[in-house]
Amino acid sequence: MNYDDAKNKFISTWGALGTLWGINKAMAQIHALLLISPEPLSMEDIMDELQISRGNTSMNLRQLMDWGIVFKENKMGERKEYFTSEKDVQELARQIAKERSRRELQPTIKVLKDVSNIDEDGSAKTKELIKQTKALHDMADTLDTMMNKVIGQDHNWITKALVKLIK
Amino acid sequence: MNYDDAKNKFISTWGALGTLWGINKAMAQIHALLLISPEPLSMEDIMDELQISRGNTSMNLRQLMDWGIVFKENKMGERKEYFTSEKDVQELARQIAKERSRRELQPTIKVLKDVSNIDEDGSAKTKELIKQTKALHDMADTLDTMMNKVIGQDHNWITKALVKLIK
DNA sequence: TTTAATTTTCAATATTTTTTGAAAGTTTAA
DNA sequence: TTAAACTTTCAAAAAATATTGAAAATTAAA
Repeated sequence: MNYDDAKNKFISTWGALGTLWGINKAMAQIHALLLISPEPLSMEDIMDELQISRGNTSMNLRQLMDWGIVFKENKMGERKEYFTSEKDVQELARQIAKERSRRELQPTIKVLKDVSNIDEDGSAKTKELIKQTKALHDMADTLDTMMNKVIGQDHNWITKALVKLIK
Repeated sequence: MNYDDAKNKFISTWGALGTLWGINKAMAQIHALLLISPEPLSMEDIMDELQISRGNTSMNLRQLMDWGIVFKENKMGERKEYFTSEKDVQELARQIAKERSRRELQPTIKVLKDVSNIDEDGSAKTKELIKQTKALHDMADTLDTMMNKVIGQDHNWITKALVKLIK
């Protein structure tokens, strides 16, 4: 496989995968492109490479910056803005874990807590609702604690966590 | 909050969350409904409760069965089919982890491996592509190993893993 | 200032995904 | 067998989501 094929394969795989964790194709592809680009890229560069419109590029770059995994950079003497991705994949994973906890897990935990706290009325359906949402709440809470623990760890946390798990 | 409000809140929250991990709203809602139902439900029951069509219900029930988290059940003397969800939330999490590894993580790992194995030609862009896809490959591989480890554990793995991580 | 370069916004459009519902298929009982 | 009960399939419609592109806004140099 040559460079261009490999690059395209990586970008489209990353794009397809993105939709599976809640970010859209263009956003994931822009991220993939920046991740493997040795130099910061301008909006024009990104539009050309991925064949997407200016508006699309602008909006998705903003979202990537909101996620904290893409940054603006300025080249001296140039007006144009350039963009780079977080290049350290472990830092990337930590940032994504952090954002997903904040955006999805924590709001869900809140709903589970509210729902599991309704009044017990003795009926089988109420019992079951309370029991199951309590169980989900406990699990989600444990997961969130684990994720936050992991976010605060040093860079080799994945490897270390693995070692602990399998020993 | 009364039972009906709590139930609806849970079902719609679960439905919204579903889209974030790659299953559609109806599928997630059917699952939520079955999870809190003390009795198995028929297709009619589900259609009525969620106000969705017969075709939709049929297709999504099939997918839930493919995921291994919903099962068909037969009541003696009745022709109609009834459905239940896996009720043990830890078993549910394990089943989902297993399927996600199989459907998403493993195919991605294969692509990353192929892409990171292209010939080094000395150029900066090729170097960067190889370096980054290798790093992603290593991380994805570690995650997959962790997930598979976890799948093979006993029912309290989440708690135990947490204890190990924070000690 | 004014102007030119660049980015952002957003209504309109295109695309993708989900849902419907009726016809076709299947299963079981009579 | 036939018929009734029930489920599945799938083309068409609806809904949701993503994308475009040009006008408006912003920025910085002249």
